Amino acid sequence: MDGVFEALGEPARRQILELLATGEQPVGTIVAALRARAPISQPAVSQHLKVLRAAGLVTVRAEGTHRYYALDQAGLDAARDWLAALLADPLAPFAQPLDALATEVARGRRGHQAGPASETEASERHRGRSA
Amino acid sequence: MDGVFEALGEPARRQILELLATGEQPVGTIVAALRARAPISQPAVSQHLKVLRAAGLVTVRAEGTHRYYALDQAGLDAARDWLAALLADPLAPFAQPLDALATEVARGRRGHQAGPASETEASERHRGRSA
DNA sequence: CCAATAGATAAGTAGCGACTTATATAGTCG
DNA sequence: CGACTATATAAGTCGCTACTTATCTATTGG
Repeated sequence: MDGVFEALGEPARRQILELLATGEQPVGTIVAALRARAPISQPAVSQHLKVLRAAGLVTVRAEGTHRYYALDQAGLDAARDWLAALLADPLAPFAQPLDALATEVARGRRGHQAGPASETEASERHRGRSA
Repeated sequence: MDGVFEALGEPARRQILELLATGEQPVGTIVAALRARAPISQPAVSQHLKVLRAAGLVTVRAEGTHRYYALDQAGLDAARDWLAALLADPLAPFAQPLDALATEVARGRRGHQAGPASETEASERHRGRSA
């Protein structure tokens, strides 16, 4: 269930989710729906569905030669929870290494000028791209 | 306020939002925070902030030579609302041309095999990409 | 069993978007 | 005013990802 927001970042995939919000649909119907907006090939849709599935945003149910896709609460909940955490925020509720810094920084907020922000200065030539 | 989910699709930008959840921060602090995870240049961060601003996810407040970025409810609400609409779904609450089709399709759902999905078949050579 | 339909996978291409360095703008301080 | 800090913009490069066509697999019906 990885890459939820990456999956949501693509308009065509959001449109698929909107369609599935009306109930489960076979691929053919999804393709037809997307074509109402812009020309797209069946394989392209199949690939989008694969991404949505990997993100935990949809589930598949095979029935005969058809495959019915439906919304998956799991991914949607993950997205909703992340957004909720942003607003809730009683102080860095994110389980990230970022937290250490964020928490420290947070001490100096509210009406003050924040800390000196010591700018490690990228004197290193980070030319190497690996991420 | 466009491209909310596109903006959220980028990990670095989500990390920025997570940091801002702890309170408004100047750019320098944001840069430092991102560098705790991976090397990144200041202009790159500036560009991410621009995207977030365009999406209505953050606001800026200038104070002296510093620019304080903070979360913007507008964009976050837009995202939350879209997700909520997906699950609510008492029948296609999306204001999209898709609706016509979706609604029609929805009639045949629930345990039935959906309509014939007449596959307009992309016999046209949609090589031209403009969207 | 064979033809036909539904969908997924393979392989290649193109364009967008996230990065970089270099430079411009703005505000502060001596 | 001129140097310095903080941030934004310009311009160019490169990889990822969304697309394409071609093909494979699976299920059904005759």
